[in-house]
Amino acid sequence: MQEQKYILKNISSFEPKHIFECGQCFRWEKEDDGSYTGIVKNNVINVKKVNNEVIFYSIGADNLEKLVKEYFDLDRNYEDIKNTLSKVDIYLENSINYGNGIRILNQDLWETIISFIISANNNIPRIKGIINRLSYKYGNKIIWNNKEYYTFPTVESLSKATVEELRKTGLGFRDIRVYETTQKILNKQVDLEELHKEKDTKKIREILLTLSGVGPKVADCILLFSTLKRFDVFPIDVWVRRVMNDLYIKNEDETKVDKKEIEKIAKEKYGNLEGIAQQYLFYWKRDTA
DNA sequence: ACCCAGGGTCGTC
DNA sequence: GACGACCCTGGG
Repeated sequence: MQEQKYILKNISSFEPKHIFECGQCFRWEKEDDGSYTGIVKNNVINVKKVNNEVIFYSIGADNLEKLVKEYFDLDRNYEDIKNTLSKVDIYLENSINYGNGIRILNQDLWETIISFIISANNNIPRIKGIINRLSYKYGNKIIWNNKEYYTFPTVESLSKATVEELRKTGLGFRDIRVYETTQKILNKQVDLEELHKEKDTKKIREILLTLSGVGPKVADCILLFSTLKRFDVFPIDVWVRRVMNDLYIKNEDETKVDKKEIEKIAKEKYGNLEGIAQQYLFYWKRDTA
């Protein structure tokens, strides 16, 4: 494996901090020099923004330029999206200014499913730890600059882990969910290839909901953050509930706000861009909390 | 030491 | 449709 380098010039809407710390991914770590290093498929990538250039280095199987283009959603015009959404109201405009460099990644569907099953009633540092331990135990090692990295386990590899072994990685009560979902995908009771061919978002959502550990919130995250890439979903977690209540609903007790009410407001205000609107709001609210 | 919350889901009523 | 239980861990 040979190191590759790729430079992206004059790119707008690309801020590593915003992209990697907006809660959509769990496998990127900040380096001392301000760059970020992460594992994407069978590659390790380092990303650094210097002035108007984004510099990528990688080691791994895939062509770096092609990988970057796909993974970072470079074919989409985020300036257009931001212009449209900024006109909705001052709240969204402010949150977009705050997270102006966000891009929604095209992450591997299988990895996204497992990662967000793990995310249930969990916090981001612990989610990252669990995924790292799963990768260490069931993924492949890549050595780069004298450091060890581990790829996310394949379906086949993870399917060999028992529930007890999964529990040891710190999954807690999610062990059985990860186990069952892995088996179901291995047997192709849920066929991920077929899922990509389906056009109707609601239909894909229904299929995802048959997986153990996948409820409405996790299904929406999978639809939004994976290669399925749907923006007509609105994942509602504690932070989104909080920000939507603070901005629009103003209920004394945010935990009592009806999800249906939030969904209605989101659809009315943000339309078919509600998914990405959610991400600007989430990042702003969580980062300034 | 203790308590709380965290990108929710599941089983039960 | 509402309600509590659920592993675990970092931070107050």
